[in-house]
Amino acid sequence: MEKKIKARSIPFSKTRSHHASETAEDYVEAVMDLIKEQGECRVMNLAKYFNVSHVTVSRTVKRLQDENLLYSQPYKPVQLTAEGAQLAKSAKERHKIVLAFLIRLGVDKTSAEIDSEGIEHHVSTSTLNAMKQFLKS
Amino acid sequence: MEKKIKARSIPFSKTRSHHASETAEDYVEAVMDLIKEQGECRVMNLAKYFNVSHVTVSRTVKRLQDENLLYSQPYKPVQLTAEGAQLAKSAKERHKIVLAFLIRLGVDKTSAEIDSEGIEHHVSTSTLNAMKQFLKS
DNA sequence: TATTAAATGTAGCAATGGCTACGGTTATTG
DNA sequence: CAATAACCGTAGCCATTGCTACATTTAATA
Repeated sequence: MEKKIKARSIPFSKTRSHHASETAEDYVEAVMDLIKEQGECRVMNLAKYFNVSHVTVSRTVKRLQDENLLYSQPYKPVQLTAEGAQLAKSAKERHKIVLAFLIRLGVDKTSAEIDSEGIEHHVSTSTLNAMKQFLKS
Repeated sequence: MEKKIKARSIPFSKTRSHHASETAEDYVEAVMDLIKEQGECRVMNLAKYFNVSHVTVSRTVKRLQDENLLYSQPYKPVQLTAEGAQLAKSAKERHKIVLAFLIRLGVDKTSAEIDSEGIEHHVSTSTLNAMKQFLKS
């Protein structure tokens, strides 16, 4: 009579570490954007961008520096490492596709911008390809 | 010369609390599923479902009980409150739409199931409506 | 240049979500 | 019914991401 329980290990695998990866992608993407828009990226820029305190940013930047994604010295701008730039590039690419896809689907620009920020971290290659295909049609 | 930084307060608003809400939705949805499939929902069922230890489940159930979404007594099954059942119902509805949408888009079933779990928490009413519209066409 | 303002860092607290280890309850079964 | 297994709770650890308060460094300006 015992029924098996399907483990959702893949979709839910280790929520905490997954969230940390999302943060990493958000940060490198933001750093790339801010450098492009402002010439450099300061801790305060990121704090305003994410609407959090500079303390939160400072600590996260330190973590991402340990992970070889960002580089910074005390009181200096935040920079991308080669690895960070690579991650930012692919995250940005995925983000752009999701955003374009939502708009093409008929979602208003504001909602599309908000939703794409959240959705981009949960889009597999398979789904991304389907979105690309839809955009081509 | 100073350029304004667009605050991404809406998409990124308070990541931590947003994650807590996602967890709440995942849990009530899982409890509803497991009750339907097994007759009752035990802590161990949720642990297997989410692939985490029973300790993590136990603590989260306690939190959601404080938030009036779940109800349970020591060593007893986990139940949904009226509020929890309502949240589960709407989460499940959204989930079903996102899943159907992805499949309709051409995503393989496995990827669609995985991605829909993550995407469902980031879909606004506007995007959900666009998905519904697409499914009707 | 001296003062003030802005930016950044550090200390330390809370909430959330992982874990192991251990102990108590409940159910199963020999 | 006694022993074992399964389930569940508690204690206590860590990591991540929020915060305020305070110290320090850098930049702007009087």
